[in-house]
Amino acid sequence: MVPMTSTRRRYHHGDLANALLDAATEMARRGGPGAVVLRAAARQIGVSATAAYRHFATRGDLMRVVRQRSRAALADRMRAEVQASPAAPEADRDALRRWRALGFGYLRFALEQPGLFRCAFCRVDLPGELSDGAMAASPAFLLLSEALDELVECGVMAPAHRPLGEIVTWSPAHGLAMLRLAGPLSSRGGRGGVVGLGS
Amino acid sequence: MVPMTSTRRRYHHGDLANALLDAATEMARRGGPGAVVLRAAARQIGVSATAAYRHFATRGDLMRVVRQRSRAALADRMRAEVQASPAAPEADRDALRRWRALGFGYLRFALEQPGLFRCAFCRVDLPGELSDGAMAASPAFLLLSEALDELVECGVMAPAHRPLGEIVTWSPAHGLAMLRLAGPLSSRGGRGGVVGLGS
DNA sequence: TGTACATCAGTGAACGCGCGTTCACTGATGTAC
DNA sequence: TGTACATCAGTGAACGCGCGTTCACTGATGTAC
Repeated sequence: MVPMTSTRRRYHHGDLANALLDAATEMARRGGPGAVVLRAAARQIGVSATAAYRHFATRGDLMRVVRQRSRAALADRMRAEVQASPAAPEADRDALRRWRALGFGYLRFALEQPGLFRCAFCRVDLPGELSDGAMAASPAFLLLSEALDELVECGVMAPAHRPLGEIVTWSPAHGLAMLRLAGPLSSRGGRGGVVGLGS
Repeated sequence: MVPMTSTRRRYHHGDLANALLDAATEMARRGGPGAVVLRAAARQIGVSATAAYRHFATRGDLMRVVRQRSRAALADRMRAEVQASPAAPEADRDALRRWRALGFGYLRFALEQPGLFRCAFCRVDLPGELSDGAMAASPAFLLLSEALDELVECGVMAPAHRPLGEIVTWSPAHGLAMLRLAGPLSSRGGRGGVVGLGS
């Protein structure tokens, strides 16, 4: 690691990979997956575009890490919402509360960080839009799965309903997020609030 | 209108605007909004790219019509699903049936025509992804609204629930479509079927 | 029925853009002796 | 502690690509007289 003693530009950056990721993530935050431009990221850091290729074999590799970061940020937001909501004394009500909080966190992230939200679900290979599967490994998915398991354990959810739990609960949240975010219904109701869900 | 008597290329195409739209729609069908390329459409028809500008001031104008067509196709699919499902004798059950059929049609369209589905909700100005509002004017939205009104009239839905009806019913359908279509859960279950919803 | 001419719908060449990526290279770093 | 040298992490110029769009133009059409 190079000491940060001088403000003069050094030949070696020291942590270019992370600097590129930060720049790329910022672009993603502002404009979604399509806004992530390798050359622009390098330019912004003050480094030649070629230098990026020391750290990422291709733009796709860069995007993949941005997507991973977006997914992590989404999961963080969901966890934060759970932390922020007051615990209930009864186990079953508390499991329900955590499950609900995850949903709110999901929606809030979609509204607060639309660019990253879209990145979290973008596909990186085809220049298209929405992602290839394999999201089951996403932290958000795991959080949801755990919450659903707890609902079953506490007797709130019938075990027979468990198998489709992720789909049944994720779909409305995702749909609402998309529609509110940038979709058909985005002109209805005010900005920022999660319409029709209280809170 | 020019008669189509000769197979030789004529200087005037006769219906270039529609030919361009057909080509653009086919591109959209295969690759979503990003796959619509004005030059390629002209090339495919065998006409100079410049000729397109006689009919569309800009690529955005072309895209807007493609989006409109996509939305119309979506609404057609929903209507077809209603037509295809057997009517119920009781008015209330029949209203419910029509409402459900609209949802199935929506999902089926998303699975059968993912490219057009994405176009139906794409934004055309920013080269981004999801659409600007104003979808309330979309035929699909009107179909849904009517179906909900009927549910209220038949006493199936409480009038108090009506105001959020579109959001509450559209969200899960849209979310499920997105997740199944190209999203997090697309690897679960088989292709083509609408998982967990019978039929 | 013929003809002049405005208008419409094409043409081909070119521009400028920004991208991802490759090339041959050079400056800085750190390790073996 | 000094030095040789392999390796790492940068450089700048360039390539090829395909796009949307504009320019000055020309061929075809249809209408007024």
